[in-house]
Amino acid sequence: MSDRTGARGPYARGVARRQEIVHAALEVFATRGYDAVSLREIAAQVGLSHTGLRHHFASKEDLLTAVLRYKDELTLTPDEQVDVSGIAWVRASRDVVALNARQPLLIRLFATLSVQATDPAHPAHTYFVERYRIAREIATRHLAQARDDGDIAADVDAEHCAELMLAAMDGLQVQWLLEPDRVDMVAAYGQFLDRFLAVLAVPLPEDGGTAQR
Amino acid sequence: MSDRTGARGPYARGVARRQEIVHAALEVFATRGYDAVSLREIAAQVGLSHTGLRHHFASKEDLLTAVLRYKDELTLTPDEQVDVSGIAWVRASRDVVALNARQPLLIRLFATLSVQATDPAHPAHTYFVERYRIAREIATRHLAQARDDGDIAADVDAEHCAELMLAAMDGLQVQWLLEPDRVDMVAAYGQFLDRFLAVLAVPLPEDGGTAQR
DNA sequence: GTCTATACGCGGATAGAC
DNA sequence: GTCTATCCGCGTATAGAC
Repeated sequence: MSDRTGARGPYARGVARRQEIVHAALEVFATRGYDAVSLREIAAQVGLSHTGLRHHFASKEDLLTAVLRYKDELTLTPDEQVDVSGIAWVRASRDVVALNARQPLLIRLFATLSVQATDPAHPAHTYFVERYRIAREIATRHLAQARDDGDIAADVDAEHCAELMLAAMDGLQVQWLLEPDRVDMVAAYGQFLDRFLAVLAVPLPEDGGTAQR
Repeated sequence: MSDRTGARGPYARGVARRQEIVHAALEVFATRGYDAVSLREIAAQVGLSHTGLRHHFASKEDLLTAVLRYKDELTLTPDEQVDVSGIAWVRASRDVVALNARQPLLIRLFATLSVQATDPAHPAHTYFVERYRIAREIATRHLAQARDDGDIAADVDAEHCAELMLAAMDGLQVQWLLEPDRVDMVAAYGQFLDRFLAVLAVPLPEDGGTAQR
């Protein structure tokens, strides 16, 4: 088999082109937004025709998916292999929210596509299904560890709590993006962690959660 | 001033046309999705030219906004002026989630637009800002009442909790839409209510939520 | 106010050059 | 495999009929 990824392989030009396109697209998508940029413009910027670009990326969504994947690598590779785990990891998620609060355009890009990719026919569907699945697994693992460490209640459903953590992040993002000055995403998520984890620290009442007086 | 809304007013035809268009659009948007339907098709269905339709609705998003507004009226008018309030209202929100779980296409429609409308230049921006503002106010009011009734802790930030309730709903919707068979939206939200309200029932620990052992 | 014809750039699909 | 020319329906903008 020939070397598809090597710099001097037979398909080296194509690989380089793809990289070039993804770079240009990331730059312009993050700066001006997905809808505001046309494929023809990106193509011209890298010295290609509209159809030439679409040889490498079958659709605009396909290109966007590649851009997001690339962005994922950029953000996850450097560190993120942090040494925190269990309850410490859960608490550290607050920092992720705080970081997101500084990149509204990119966050909107992810949020927009994640909802649209909900359609099974969407080009990025598989990507986002996998992305959330992995995120849930990681969160579930740390929550389970926190439970085993005795940091939260023993009867906690780690999977449901993992879903809720991601849901709180995503949902707060929408409200924050709509009214950045009015909705304090970081504070609300912090309250979620504090209160939610506090209740996690004690077993549920026998009646299943009815408020006490 | 002339009667703009009456059935026999001078602009009655336009009002009737708008209604007709909204009806047709709601039907076809909810059935086949927003992107899959063209304005030309809707126009033809109500006996109008493409441009004729755009006289009544300046853009496709504009029409969608009208459709969603109409859908809001349909769902909110019948009852929903339920007699529950305070903690009972909060618990009843679980039924709303359960209801949503039966209308995936419409939920995706709302979810998609709510994220896109995050852009201040989006035609539906004002609509969604107002929609979430009202939803937060209602939730905040009931949470505050629950607090005053002694059903939840006295130091609860009702506004932040209101944001979290809406966020949990929205965020869970995305994960559920991505993998309906794998993510149990209703169960996860139920757990959110149970655990979150349980912790709300007791004051926060002095250290601000650090897990107890 | 109600409505139409025409033109623009867009994302996408097809056929084919090299 | 890499890339282009051409055509399609789309949402949108403008000029104008009635």
